[in-house]
Amino acid sequence: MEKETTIYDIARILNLSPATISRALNDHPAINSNTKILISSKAKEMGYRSNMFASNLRRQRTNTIGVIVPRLDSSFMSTVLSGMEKVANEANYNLIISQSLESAKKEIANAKTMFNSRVDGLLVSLASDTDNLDHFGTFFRKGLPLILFDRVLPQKNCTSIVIDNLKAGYDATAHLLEQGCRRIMHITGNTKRNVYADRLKGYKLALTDHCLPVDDELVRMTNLTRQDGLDAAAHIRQMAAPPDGLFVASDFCAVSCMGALKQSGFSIPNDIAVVGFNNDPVSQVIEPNLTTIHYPGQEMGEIAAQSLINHLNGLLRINTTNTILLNYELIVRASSRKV
Amino acid sequence: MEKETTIYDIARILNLSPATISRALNDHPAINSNTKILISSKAKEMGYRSNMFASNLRRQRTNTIGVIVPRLDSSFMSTVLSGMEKVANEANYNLIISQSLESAKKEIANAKTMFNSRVDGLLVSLASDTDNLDHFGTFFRKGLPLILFDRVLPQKNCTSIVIDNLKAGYDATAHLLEQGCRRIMHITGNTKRNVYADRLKGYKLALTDHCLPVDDELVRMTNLTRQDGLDAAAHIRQMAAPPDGLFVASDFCAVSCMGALKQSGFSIPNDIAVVGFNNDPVSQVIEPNLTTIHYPGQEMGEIAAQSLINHLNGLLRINTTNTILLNYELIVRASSRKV
DNA sequence: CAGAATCATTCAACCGATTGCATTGGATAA
DNA sequence: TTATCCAATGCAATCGGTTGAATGATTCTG
Repeated sequence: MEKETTIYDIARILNLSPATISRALNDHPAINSNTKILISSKAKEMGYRSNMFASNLRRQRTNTIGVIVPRLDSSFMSTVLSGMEKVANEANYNLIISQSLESAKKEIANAKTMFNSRVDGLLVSLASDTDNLDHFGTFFRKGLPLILFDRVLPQKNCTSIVIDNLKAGYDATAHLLEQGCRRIMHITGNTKRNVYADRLKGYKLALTDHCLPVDDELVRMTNLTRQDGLDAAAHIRQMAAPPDGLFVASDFCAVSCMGALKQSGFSIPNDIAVVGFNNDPVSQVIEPNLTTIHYPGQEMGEIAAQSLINHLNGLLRINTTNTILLNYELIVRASSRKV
Repeated sequence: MEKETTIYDIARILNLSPATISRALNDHPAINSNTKILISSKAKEMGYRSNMFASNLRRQRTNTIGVIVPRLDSSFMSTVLSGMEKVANEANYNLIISQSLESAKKEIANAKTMFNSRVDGLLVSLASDTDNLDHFGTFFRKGLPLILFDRVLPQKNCTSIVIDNLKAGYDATAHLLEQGCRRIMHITGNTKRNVYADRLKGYKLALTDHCLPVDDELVRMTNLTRQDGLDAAAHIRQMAAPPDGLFVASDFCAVSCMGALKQSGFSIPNDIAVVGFNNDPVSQVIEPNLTTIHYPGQEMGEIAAQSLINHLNGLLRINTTNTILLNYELIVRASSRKV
């Protein structure tokens, strides 16, 4: 166990005061630039590393950002996290990541843990059954910034980063209509969540715009799991008039549904054309490849982290910016392309 | 911005000294149990939360564990992390997670960041092209514990947590042989990594044990990406004598290969029986469902974290334990079951 | 050349919890 | 009654970096 070098060691050797060392290493304007060079080279030579704890204790901030996501094991979320990590890293922030596993209860516990870890701010994508933001009340009261991304809830003084899910849902549905579909089923998630509620609205709007009726029997609320996909397929099989188009709010669920449909003898896209959402890698594994909506996870993560950090550094007040909209893209593949 | 309650505030109100408050909250034996009850209830009432930074500064430890993994976006890794998070949480440790993206270079940078964040210990699964553990030298020199899991490299005074990949590779291959396969191809990853090298050894051993030759033309080293799966399928299509069995060291790659094979007219499992590895969710999406090796990610994460924490608490010296072997399971599904 | 302004550096008080050692007061032993 | 002991608590230094105010040195201004 070697001993750590402190600013006191450097001060002693250079015959300067610890205050000067500290200021020099933080590039404080009051320090002569030659002194700075001298100090920083000596620091490097001695293998000095700043003690975050002393620093955090004094400055009353942690340089740590908390992240709460529904789950880690989706390719979308991991690209988001990757973007956050990149930005945080460059800005010298740490990330503490936890997952709510789609449970509001666990999300509440996570929020509490984050609070006790004294994160400087929070980046959150909500669990599917979260109704309100009361569990973040401690953060609001202490003036700690909170940014919501992807799965958001309207909240004063709180930035949201999302795509236009309504428009994306509209585009997906309109695409199916253009392929000639006239009876389009929509499988979605918990409509407490904006992402699902808005996609559903878009779906309905597209139908209405094309002078088609909205049939509630064709809208299924599920948890978008593998099993939900199988159940949906089972249901379709026994329908008197099965749909000729299917818009599913998640690729993973779409894919399991497609598998079961194929097995029941449906031809895709000819009998049923399918569109998913999220551009999950499985969409390129399934045969036929799945048409889907792609949106930039990496970028969403980067922007979320950067906004929070800018706010923390006083460069941007997030309560003025309220919603940041990112672009998305409809990727047409074989599952919906009728020849 | 409310002010934080400190032990001084509690001390003042209860007319006790901060030292007593500190000891009581840490359940120190010298404090009267009634006093403890009094103090802890007052602390709760006042919304006290311990300042980790003051505590860490004084105790010279961070209660933080660093985790470096190749990538976050695999279902296996996220179950591992989930296990780690659970254990760490219960033991009052924080986790800092970073990904090497399979690059030794980024792994080196991550190790440095972890070191500067003063983690108390490190849990690592190696990038595919890491040759040595030199970048963890700073940790060894400072006596900071390091535990390797899943993708490991032999190292003195360093615990590894793995499954018996050789035996698993053997079992997968033997299963294909039992189904009647006689010409089994193996698609694997970078054999710098124990996981792939051992599975390959197991594959070869199974062939030898069944009096079959090991044909190097039937072993493909790849990066196990989607594209590698497609390439493998393209290669198989043009082989004079295509294999009748396929053992792929990763489900994701196996699945993309299967898709392409099916498209080329191969029937699975009749023409080619396929076995994957890892029990990724996609293995149950693909048709036919993929036979695979399942191993307990959650448990691996829990054991890794628990071992490290025990070591940090002086309950277990990890340099004495050297390798922990976990069980795995062959899950037989339709992709390899010949009728 | 006095006085002001500017620059570079130091002083010393923090931040909040921990901990070795000292102290207190009451019970027990001699 | 006094010495001894023990349980319970307090004192004060410490961890290492930050920062407002003070100091000293140098240059500028009229």
